[in-house]
Amino acid sequence: MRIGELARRTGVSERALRYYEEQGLLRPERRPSGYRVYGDADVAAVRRIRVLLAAGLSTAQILEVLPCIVDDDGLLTPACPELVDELVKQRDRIGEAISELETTRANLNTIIAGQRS
Amino acid sequence: MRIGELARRTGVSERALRYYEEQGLLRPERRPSGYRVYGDADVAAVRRIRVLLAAGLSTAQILEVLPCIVDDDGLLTPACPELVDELVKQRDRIGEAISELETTRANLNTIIAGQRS
DNA sequence: CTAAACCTTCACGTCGGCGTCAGAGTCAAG
DNA sequence: CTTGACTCTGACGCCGACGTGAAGGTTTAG
Repeated sequence: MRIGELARRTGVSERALRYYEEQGLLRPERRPSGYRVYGDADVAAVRRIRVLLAAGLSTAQILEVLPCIVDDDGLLTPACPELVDELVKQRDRIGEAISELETTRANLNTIIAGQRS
Repeated sequence: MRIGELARRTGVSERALRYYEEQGLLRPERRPSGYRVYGDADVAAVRRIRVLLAAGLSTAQILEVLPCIVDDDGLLTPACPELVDELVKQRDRIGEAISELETTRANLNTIIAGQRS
């Protein structure tokens, strides 16, 4: 299929699909005209990318971890121990971000309440 | 005092102080030479700005709410009801951001565990 | 054959709170 | 007077995942 159909089937914009290729996350074939040609497997590949992006990974990180991911019927499974380490670090970073936001929210509540400590 | 001293007394960079002025958050006097001259009150003003930035407000939002803030000995208190509304909205936005991050973290945990649903 | 879809490669714009030069003027102390 | 610390105004850089044209080829239905 060409880029338009992949975009429709994944709900991801054509621009994003070209961007993923630019970042090395997708490697579609090319027709003589230059048109990108994707296989059915790329639909799942795009899903994997989106899941990892939604997990807060950058495209560079995804590029590293993609070869270590097993797509077991829609369920992503890590196949390398160092990948697990990376994901754990990422999870911890997210945890820190959550803590910061909770602190921020508490500060806001203090201001809203306008009460003395 | 001039900008260097204010920077030292607040721990905020000179660049940031100039930026705050650019955004209308500070209005220091000027010497004929163009040097900015700040008063003692500006130390507290910068503290207010930092607290609000840390609360996730943009400089544009801070510009709106600053006139409504009473600085009661380091404790910020809202003086206008519409400001309270604004702060509540901001708090809710932060709550949503926290929820999203928690979802993200849960997704990551699912991948890390690599277990079937 | 023609026109509408569809596709291509640039390449700049976005958002925000600054960091970081560059080039030049100001001021206080010795 | 001179030196060196201090300050000024631009103005580009950053981070990241794309959005959004522009200008032009390709494919396909009718």
